[in-house]
Amino acid sequence: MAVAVSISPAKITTTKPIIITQFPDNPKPLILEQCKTVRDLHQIHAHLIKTRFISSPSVAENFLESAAILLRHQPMDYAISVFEKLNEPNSSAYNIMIRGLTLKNFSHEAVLMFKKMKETSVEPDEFTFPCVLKACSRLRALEEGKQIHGQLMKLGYRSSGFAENGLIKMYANCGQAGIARKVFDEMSERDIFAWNALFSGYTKSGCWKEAVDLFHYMLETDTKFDEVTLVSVLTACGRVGALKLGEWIKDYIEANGLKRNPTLITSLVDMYAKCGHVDKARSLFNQMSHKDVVAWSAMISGYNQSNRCKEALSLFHDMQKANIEPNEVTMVSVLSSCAELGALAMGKWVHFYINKKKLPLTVTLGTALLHFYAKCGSIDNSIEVFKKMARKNVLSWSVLIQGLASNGQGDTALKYFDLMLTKHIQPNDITFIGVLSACSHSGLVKKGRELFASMIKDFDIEPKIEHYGCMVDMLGRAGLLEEAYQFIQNMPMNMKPNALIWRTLLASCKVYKNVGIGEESLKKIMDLETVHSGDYLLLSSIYASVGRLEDAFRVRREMKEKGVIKKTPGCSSIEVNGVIHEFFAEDDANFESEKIYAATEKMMKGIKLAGYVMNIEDARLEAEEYDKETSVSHHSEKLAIAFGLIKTSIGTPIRVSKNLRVCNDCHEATKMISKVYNREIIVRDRTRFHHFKDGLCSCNDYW
DNA sequence: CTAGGGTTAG
Repeated sequence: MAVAVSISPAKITTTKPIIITQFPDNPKPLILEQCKTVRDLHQIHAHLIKTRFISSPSVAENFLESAAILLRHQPMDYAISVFEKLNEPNSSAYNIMIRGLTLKNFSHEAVLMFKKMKETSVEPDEFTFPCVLKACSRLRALEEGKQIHGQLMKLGYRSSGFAENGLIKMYANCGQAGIARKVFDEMSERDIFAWNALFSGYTKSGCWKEAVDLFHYMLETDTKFDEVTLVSVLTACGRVGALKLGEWIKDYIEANGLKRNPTLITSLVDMYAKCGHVDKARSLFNQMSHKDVVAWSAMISGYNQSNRCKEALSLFHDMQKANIEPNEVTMVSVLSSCAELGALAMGKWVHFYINKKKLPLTVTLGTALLHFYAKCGSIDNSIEVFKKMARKNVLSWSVLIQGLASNGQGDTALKYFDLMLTKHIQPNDITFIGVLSACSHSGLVKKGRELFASMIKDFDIEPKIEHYGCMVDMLGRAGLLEEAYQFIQNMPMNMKPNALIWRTLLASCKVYKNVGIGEESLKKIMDLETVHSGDYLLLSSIYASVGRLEDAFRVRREMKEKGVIKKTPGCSSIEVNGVIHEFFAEDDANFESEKIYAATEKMMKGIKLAGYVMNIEDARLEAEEYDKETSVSHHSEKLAIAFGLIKTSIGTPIRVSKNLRVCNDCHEATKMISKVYNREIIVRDRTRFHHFKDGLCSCNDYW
């Protein structure tokens, strides 16, 4: 059929008039070529109506396809109106609509279209299923997906494999890796897409080990894989620490010339970083010629997860110099590093940037932000962020509760816990770490015991070793050492107390000068693992505090003779003008060390004049030993505070973060410094915050 | 006429 067509140029406002001289049987290529706008489509439509070609099903269908799919960036309104005018649309027409709706992200409407198809008794064909399954996959509509699976089985379109691949993807996206695997296993032939769909399911459901195993199986059976497979497998390798397989893949990539695929190299960077080889990751990252936001984010996250937070922030600065815009994922790692370092100014800038760039405040980003504020002692800002978050999950609540607990607001923490329950958010084991430490830091022993019991009884949460640790900490801090000891003895058979539990008790013994339980705790630590120098030092201080200096020295001698592992060196950091400065006890690596020691001496003299007396026991031990490690006046937080005093203007609060628990002497000294120098001093130690002001501390000397 | 990938909080 050939028809001459001419369209009056007067009606056309687009730059190029459409001249159709011959109307072909299949107008699709023509429409594809000429139709750039809805307006063009209108003209064709008018023509088809005028010539009554629209009544031919094949022409109508082709036209519908043009409206639904070819004009990719137009909304579906027009296609819908065309579709609705069809009398008795067949499955192909429905397929076009479902495909178009899915393509343009109207997944919900696509599923509704499929339902309508069923209601009007139009039988779906083999082309229907992949499209509607894709829509279900996007929506994570597991129920609908299962129904479609049922129909598919009944109709038996199983030959092509397209539908099964769709099913695997759908189940994968709905977090049902197990069902996805079943579909996969039942397929008679599996192409690379089926394999990759299953891998992606494992990735989305966090089934890392399964992914690694599946890839081993692929290798054993000599099954072909591609670069997409390798990306998934490398991600899994990182999560389970499968370095050997990861390196095998790296060699494969090099041997097969795949190094130019940036996504693949990014996965490699991620794999090395997560397996603890950050420097290897960095050298691969450096070799990448095109680094996108994901590559940068992966590397920053690598530093962050390896506890190399200063390098994470420094790389973030490089990223900005390279003019790569960070996204919300980048910011999660950056905030996490800021939190770890106590980099308040830097994190505040990130918060500002998030607002300015209108980055979506996802649950993850919101939680990272409130965690950051809580870790910097700005708990009011945490609460503010929490309230602004449109969506929160159990972790957001738990982080807030933990934050309130460590900032000494145990009562508020428990209030949020109650609020959480009224909102029917199911608490988990992490929530209870927060709740129990709230009780611990605020001395709410009775409440803590109740909650621990309730955790098992009412919430059916199996306490982990960490929860037992919280209880020991709580009882120990409250001076109930005997009860804490009994509590450990009565731990269930399958929950053997670890060294950390006994260290917690040992630390409490130092506070309450309990020699007997202290000695017992050290023995238990020795039975379990290599003793750290810190353990010996604690027992030595306990002896000294009750006047048993001979024993105190004996323990120290033993420590030296045995050549024990050194404890984690004390490290304190302070942010001045956006730069993080780190101090170690007796640190002379710092380029300004002389000035800092002078400032520290001056500061210590200043508080001595005001009546501060150095902790006698510790000072005596020190005087007789000249033990550098324990030199009380050069504890890292004193150096950091002295640095803060000389580097910031009068009246500015000083914020210091340290990696260990603050010692008695530093605590007393800092109280005095806050009074004498009229400064607010906020010290974050390993477990909580101390807000010092006017000679007092927010922890009420209870920590 | 149908189908595929990476980075994320305690």
